[in-house]
Amino acid sequence: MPPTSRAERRRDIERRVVEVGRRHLASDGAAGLSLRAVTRELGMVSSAVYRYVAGRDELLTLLLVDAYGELADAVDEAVAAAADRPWDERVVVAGAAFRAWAVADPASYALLYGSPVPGYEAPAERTVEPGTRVTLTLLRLLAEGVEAGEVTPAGPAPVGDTRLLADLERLVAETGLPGGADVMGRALLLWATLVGGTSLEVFGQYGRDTLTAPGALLEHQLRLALAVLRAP
Amino acid sequence: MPPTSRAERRRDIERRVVEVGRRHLASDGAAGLSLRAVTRELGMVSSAVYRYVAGRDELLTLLLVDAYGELADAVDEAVAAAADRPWDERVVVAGAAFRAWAVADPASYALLYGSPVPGYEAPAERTVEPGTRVTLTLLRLLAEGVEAGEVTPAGPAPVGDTRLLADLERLVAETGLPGGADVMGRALLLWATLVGGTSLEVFGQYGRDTLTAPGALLEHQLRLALAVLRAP
DNA sequence: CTTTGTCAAGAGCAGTGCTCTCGTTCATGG
DNA sequence: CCATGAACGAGAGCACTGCTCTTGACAAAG
Repeated sequence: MPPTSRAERRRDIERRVVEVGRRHLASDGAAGLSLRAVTRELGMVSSAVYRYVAGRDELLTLLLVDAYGELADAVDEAVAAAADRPWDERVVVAGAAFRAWAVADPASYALLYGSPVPGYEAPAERTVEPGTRVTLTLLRLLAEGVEAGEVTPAGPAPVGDTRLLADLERLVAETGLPGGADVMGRALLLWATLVGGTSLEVFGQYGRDTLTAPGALLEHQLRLALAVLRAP
Repeated sequence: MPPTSRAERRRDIERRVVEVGRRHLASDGAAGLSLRAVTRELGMVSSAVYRYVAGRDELLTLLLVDAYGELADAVDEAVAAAADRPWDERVVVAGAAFRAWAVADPASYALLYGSPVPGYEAPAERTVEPGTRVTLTLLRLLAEGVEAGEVTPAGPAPVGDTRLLADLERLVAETGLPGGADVMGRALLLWATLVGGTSLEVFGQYGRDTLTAPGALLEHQLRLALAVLRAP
């Protein structure tokens, strides 16, 4: 009996493919991720990797799911570590963790919230659930704010469009957010602010040397968006 | 004397390279843009295109500058067409035009505000100026609001971090925005909301069928951000 | 008219994703 | 316990990419 069974070896190699792939993704970006290069580093010939991964797209999907999970873990961990602080400060903590993860691994962040890789469609059944974990965490924090009476039922700008109202009400029903469509509209402001501010920084749109404290800027933007949730 | 001189032919081909490149970019995305495919469509052999374009990166730069210009033109045009409306509604008009351009040409939008193409660094001297046109337009509208006394000097969340305060004050000095660092901080909320909301929609992060009126959502988000600029 | 420089074409290099075949090795069912 | 079938790694090969270099034809300028 060999020390490592066939099934064990297979699992081990599958794990290493993803691990090397993640390192290459971090250094070369999604478009530069080469299946051949990953295979070379594993000491195999180029065709052998197809025994473990259906193709480049599947490796990208694995890395995508991985990244969603890591990001959500980082956010949830930060929120849990601040459990004694009020809901709105925990939203800022969550956003700061979101940004910190993105800054630490820009290529993975780009895979999640940047331009979709052309010709590659993430399979919904494997990516939707891990992709919504962060938003669920944020919504849970907002729910605390609603139940504490600190989130106003109506914000400073009414939801005018009737179709938008229907969209928001459907989202409220789907997510179980306590509070109406107006609260959901302001929650989406928070979400857009978080993703927008992070993307602007990580993708270099603020300019090279214009900001010395980008983290503080994002927190400020989040506090402003939170003020809208507390304002009449 | 031939009907078309050598210089004329050259300019014509240079123009057509960019034109075909833009079409390929729109259909295949930045990563799928193939210089060989463009050259084929022009009826030339693959190596001939290097007489007109230094390489793939330069074609991407040309398309990038082009896209920045088109986007800024679309925004400026929409703002000019609403010259009779108040400054804050013109901000919404500008944002809606921004989004409409992005939805109409997602690949170009991704080139501007999505993940940076790995290994490709946009040459600053050719991209910074066209890239800041949209932000300058928005800042001009905000300046109107400040001078009309409708933008409050201090918003609902103070700028706490001192380094952030210095960053914002430098930006105020560089852009000549009437109003202090606090106004600039809220202006960056607006900018992050616009880019974030547009990216979330264009990059498919809202989910496939969750929104029937995405344009209305972005306008709502912008109105909420504008409320922060008018709020104490 | 001659020289100079531009041009398109072609061959070629190194790299990519992916497919197929071919012996070998392992696991398991008779 | 051993034979059969599945899994495996290696290699060759196809079509594609960006890019370089050389070659011969042509136009523009002296």
